[in-house]
Amino acid sequence: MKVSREQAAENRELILTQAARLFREKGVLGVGVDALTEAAGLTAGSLYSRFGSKEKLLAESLTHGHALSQSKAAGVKTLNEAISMYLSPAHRDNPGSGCFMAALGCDMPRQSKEVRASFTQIVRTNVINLARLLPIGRKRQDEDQVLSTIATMVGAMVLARAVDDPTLSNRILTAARTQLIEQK
Amino acid sequence: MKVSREQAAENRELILTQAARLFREKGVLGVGVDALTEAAGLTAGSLYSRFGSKEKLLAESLTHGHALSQSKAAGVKTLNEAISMYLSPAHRDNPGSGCFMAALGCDMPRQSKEVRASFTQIVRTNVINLARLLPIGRKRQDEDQVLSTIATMVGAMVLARAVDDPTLSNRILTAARTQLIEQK
DNA sequence: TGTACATCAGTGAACGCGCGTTCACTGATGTAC
DNA sequence: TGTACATCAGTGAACGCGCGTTCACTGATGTAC
Repeated sequence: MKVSREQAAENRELILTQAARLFREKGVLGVGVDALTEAAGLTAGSLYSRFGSKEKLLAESLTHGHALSQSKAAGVKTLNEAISMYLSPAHRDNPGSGCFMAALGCDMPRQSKEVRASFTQIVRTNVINLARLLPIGRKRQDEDQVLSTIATMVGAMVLARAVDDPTLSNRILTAARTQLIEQK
Repeated sequence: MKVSREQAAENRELILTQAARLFREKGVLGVGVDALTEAAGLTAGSLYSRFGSKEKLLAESLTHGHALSQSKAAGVKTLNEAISMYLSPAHRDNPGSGCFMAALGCDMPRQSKEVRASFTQIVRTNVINLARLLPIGRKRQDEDQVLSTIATMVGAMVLARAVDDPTLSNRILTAARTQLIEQK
């Protein structure tokens, strides 16, 4: 049945938030439309009147989730702080609320144009945000420097989550952190 | 019907090779047992008498595929050569014959004990192989250095494959290559 | 303010499909004599 | 060397299940008068 405008807006917000979490936790193919809508207290059919398809919900949840994390990132004042937060055990152990690049990067080559466009926007925004934390320099070199830094962060997080040995996992995080913080 | 010992060995080899390719191209959930066995000219049922389950085939195909790439890696004589080969457009555009860590890393947190053990072994072997290419130094520091280098390589490959803009994709590869080759 | 009714967010049952897995069976292989 | 037969790699049909999606319908909302 019809719900109030406020309720509809809340429902939309909730399904986008839950979808962003579930996709990061279980992967694009690891979560179905039943689970996605149920997490927001709705039924599967509602996804189609609201978003059109599972794939379009994915694209919107990437954009929405990234917008949310932007406000969180605004409080970070130095590059070292950003690196330390990113390469922490807390981030590794909570993919559902963490980096989209590390959680879903491997799935992107097989996604639709819209989904990949949303993802690419996330990469670009992250580059710009981190480059801002660099001591004033030349934009192009700063961004190339940051691209390499982000690659190290993402790769370290992917591997730290992937291996089954906690000691090796911690060593990966520490090695990348040391490398990135020393290098300046 | 029964086949000769030689034919059976060939079939086993073929299904492991094709599985390693298909898993890297389509992801763990993106390929089904029909596609896996059909690629080797067999029927789905045969997978179960040979390997027990899709998941056990994945574990074995990781180990088998990695063993094959070891012989290829033996010809690489310097770290810079390894880095340049890895961070090439050719590698980016051919995930099916490329690095398991970059292709399947994001899927690993959700895999069984056996699969993650196979994957972890791949990571360890890669670390040891790259550390060998370093000028003789202290083992522990060399390996930590290599862990960070591998993180950069894997992260750059994941992102270069993920973004939908070829210019940005190339820039990611180049930035990581420049960083890793300059740094020594 | 009160009533009639058009709107539309969300429901729920149904769809065809491909998934991973099981199992009774087949028939060429390769061993035993 | 020739024959009888046990072995077993692979077949193919069937299983229940959950997938993504469709659509006729519901009924509270919120507008028009």
